[in-house]
Amino acid sequence: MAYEPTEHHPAFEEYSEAIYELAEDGAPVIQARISERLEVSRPAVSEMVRRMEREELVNVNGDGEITLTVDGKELATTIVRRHRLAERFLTDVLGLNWTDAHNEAGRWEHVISPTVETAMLKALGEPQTCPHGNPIPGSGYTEPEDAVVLSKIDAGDSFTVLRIPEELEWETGQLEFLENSGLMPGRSGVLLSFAPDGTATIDVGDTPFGVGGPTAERIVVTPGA
Amino acid sequence: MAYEPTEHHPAFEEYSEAIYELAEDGAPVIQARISERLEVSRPAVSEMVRRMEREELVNVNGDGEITLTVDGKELATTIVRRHRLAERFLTDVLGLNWTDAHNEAGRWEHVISPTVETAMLKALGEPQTCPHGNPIPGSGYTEPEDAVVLSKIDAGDSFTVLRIPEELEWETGQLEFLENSGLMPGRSGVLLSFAPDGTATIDVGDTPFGVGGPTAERIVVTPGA
DNA sequence: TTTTTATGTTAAGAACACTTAACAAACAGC
DNA sequence: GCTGTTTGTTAAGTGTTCTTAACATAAAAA
Repeated sequence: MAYEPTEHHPAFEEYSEAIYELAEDGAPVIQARISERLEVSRPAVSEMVRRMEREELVNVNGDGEITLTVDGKELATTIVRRHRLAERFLTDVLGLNWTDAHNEAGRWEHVISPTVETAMLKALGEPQTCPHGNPIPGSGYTEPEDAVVLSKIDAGDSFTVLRIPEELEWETGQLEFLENSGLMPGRSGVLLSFAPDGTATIDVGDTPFGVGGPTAERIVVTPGA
Repeated sequence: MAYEPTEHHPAFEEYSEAIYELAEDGAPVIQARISERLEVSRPAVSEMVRRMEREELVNVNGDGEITLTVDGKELATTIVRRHRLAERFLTDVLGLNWTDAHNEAGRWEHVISPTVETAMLKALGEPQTCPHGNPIPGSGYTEPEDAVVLSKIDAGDSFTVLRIPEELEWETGQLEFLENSGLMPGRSGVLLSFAPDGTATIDVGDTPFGVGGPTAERIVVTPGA
């Protein structure tokens, strides 16, 4: 008992992680985005950002853009690493589905100790990504040079799924849909067609299905089978 | 993110667990004991007990003795079950030592979901006790009828370790000492002698060593090898 | 019997993380 | 140029859990 996830307050971990992942997804890192991602009010974010600035975890530039300091990045990568490692563990060792693993990891990331982290890494054989393909910080993973988003593939061309960015994991039902559809890292498929509204129809083995434009613009793949 | 370990406040889980384990150890369940176990001030306990009474998780009788209600017991057994299951998992699957597993489980117990609980139980083959021999609530474990505390064994007689009660797990260094000494559930040994102050000298395989009177009065064993 | 110890309570206050309401400034669309 | 949206902030307040200080009472020890 007696919590001590790290030396930091739990909320700092959550905010650092959100900031890290927004940047990773290429989204502008401003308070409004954090507010949406964490589902807290804008004033709450405003206050937390001020406190994190005071604790030298973040910097805010003139345009309101938030960046992690060295300390902030260290905290963030620790939490993201534990989150993705936990997801890997929960799916590979305990057999959870993507959705359950994602939710569980969202809590586990705050309670995993360095000892357990090491033990999990070893038990899993030093994985480099989470089940959705996102890199585990510190694992040495490097994205293939030809990585592109699904929407950049030409109709008729084949592709191999690389990763489902964190951003999509937050949309309710999204992970469940993608997992059940078989759209998972490593799987190859063919982009059958594009609708005028950007919806892509793809075939990754079973029945072809459509993914909306915004989703297709985020899923990262490599061209070819 | 967004914590929701159960539907209860985290502190209620901690207090319920402490109350359950104090009763399990045969200690009087009063505020002062909870205060020591959780290392919080007496006023804090006073207030929490009042709140838990209002929420119908506990009852307090005229002598100040605290008992769990049906709801309180359900919450407590859930947390204790998750704690002991986590300990089992951390030692058996991830190879942690007793001390690390105990500390880690103290945090894990608040974040494990029913799904993970089920998966862990299955992965471990429905264990009935934690690594220290304490029963996992709901596992159907029943203590052998001839179970006695170590101090009740006669000098010269052999015994088999059954369990190290939760109370001892809280004394700093105790778990590490017992594990390193080889005094663990299932191990047989011989009680070599008693010192006037109650210290018992025992042999469980390696070098004989002494355990203090209060400790010997708590470790549960069965007579015979 | 007096004194000490153990126990519980009241009171006041603090840290943390959140809320809603109200407002100001910047920006985009028309 | 006005309008509506997006964004950030201030202000006031809430719930949770903790703290110390001070006090009352009951039980144990002297």
